[in-house]
Amino acid sequence: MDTLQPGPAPGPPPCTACRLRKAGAFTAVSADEMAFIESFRASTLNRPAGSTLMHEQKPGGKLFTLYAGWAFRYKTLSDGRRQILNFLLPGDLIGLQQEFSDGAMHGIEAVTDVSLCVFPRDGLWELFRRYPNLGYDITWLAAREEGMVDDNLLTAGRRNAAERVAMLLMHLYRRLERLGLVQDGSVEFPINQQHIADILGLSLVHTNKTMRRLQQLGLHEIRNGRLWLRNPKALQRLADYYDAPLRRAPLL
Amino acid sequence: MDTLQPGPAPGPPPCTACRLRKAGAFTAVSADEMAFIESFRASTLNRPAGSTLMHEQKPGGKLFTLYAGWAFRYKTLSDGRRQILNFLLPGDLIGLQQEFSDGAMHGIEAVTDVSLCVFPRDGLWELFRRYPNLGYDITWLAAREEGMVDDNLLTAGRRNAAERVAMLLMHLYRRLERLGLVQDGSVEFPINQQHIADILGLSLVHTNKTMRRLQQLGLHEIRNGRLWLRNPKALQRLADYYDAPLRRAPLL
DNA sequence: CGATGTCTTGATGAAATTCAACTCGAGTGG
DNA sequence: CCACTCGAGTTGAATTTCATCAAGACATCG
Repeated sequence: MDTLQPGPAPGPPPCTACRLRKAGAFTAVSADEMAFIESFRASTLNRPAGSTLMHEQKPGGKLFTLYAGWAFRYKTLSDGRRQILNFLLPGDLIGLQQEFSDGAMHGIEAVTDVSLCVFPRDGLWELFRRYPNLGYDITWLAAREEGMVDDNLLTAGRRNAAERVAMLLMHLYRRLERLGLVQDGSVEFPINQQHIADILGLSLVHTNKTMRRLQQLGLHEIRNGRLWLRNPKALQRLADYYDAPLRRAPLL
Repeated sequence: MDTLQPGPAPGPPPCTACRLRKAGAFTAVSADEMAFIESFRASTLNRPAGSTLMHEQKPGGKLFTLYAGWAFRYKTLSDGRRQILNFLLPGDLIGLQQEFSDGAMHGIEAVTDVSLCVFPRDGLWELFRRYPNLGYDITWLAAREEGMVDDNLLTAGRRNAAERVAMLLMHLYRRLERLGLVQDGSVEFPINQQHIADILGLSLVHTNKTMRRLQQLGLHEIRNGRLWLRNPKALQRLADYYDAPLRRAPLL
């Protein structure tokens, strides 16, 4: 039902005016490459919060760059149990694996209203051929995303509930910080406790109790859709989180 | 201590005589590309079971293709809890993420004696430039590995102990089958219960009890380092595993 | 104002961890 | 050749963590 109608907000501007590139979180590209990316971009698109950007079963689908908003990749078991694999933030490339991977697919859903840059999947090969740098960049992005899933697997497999929550808060805060999205010591935080339970591999109730406890201990605060890290040191210690400074990422 | 001495067994042969390519599990390459891969390959290497192929902390490291044997990628928390991220089987490319990903690294350890084809990491860029197909292939491999980690995250996050074991057995059996390594209805199975606990996110004791139960129910049998799936249907149902036929993978 | 979504809390039970032994075979050194 | 150790697998019991069930609070929204 939410598959066709255009979204409400204004879409991304031309690449040369890209808000993301100006923010300094991404690597520079040559004028040549920039022109190619602009021409490679088939269209732009806005989709409302909650819509499915990519279906878990159907292959194909487009290739996107998330320009604004939050989304997540997920998998579900046939009885409905859902695991979120990772969150997608502005600048992330979406839908690359659908092209390649064996086995079952994953779905992608928008958390907030999102705007997207759309690329034709069958142009990917031409991109590799004509602009090897960009091909290299795409591999970079794929490897980085795998690194994030690696971290989430360590979290789900080996950390207890409090450690998991602490890890997630640190991780998201740092990523948003890298994107320049910290304002007045807090970041926008549009996900609810069900999302958090689903990425951490916990039940909703247990997630709630754990977060309540951490908040009451003064480690963090979530209010009005924003997140404050009230005691980042303690969160970091609890999560056993190590702050490798995030590098600039490529941006398609 | 196990960093320098050469291993015992004979290493991989020239690429033109590669045992893996002949097995039919991998995509064909042109004579041109084959020659490049051969020249790109800096050396071959054998390492004994249990040795560390890549350190969890140190960056750098080489790029390998696993030619024979089993290995695994892992991460550990500072108090020693270990999570295996995925198992590496012949044909898998090793060490790609070290080049790219932010954040903490992962380690790689050999389960059995292994033999490896070694590629210089700084030649990767030239590969992308001169042979875009191969660059594309590398992205393919990265995306496929991410898909495997995705599956493992779903397993660790949402399946119970019995389902996790069933999933792992199906998954590994199918991969080995794809490589043509099934003999007399069984496959070599060199990992121990600690490895299994470490990839499934379970304790050793609980893993043992769960596997014992499944074995006694006649679902599988592990004996003398080999694995039989005695009731694949039941395992598949238990794991909620869907058998997307594995495609041919690229091979570097 | 009723309906809905999200957050919250307590009670109960199931699942998994931890602790502690014990078995069995494969070395290994006296 | 025989203790002895060591790694891997096995098992029972006690304990902890987490899931499930049930219900209520609160805000938003048509």
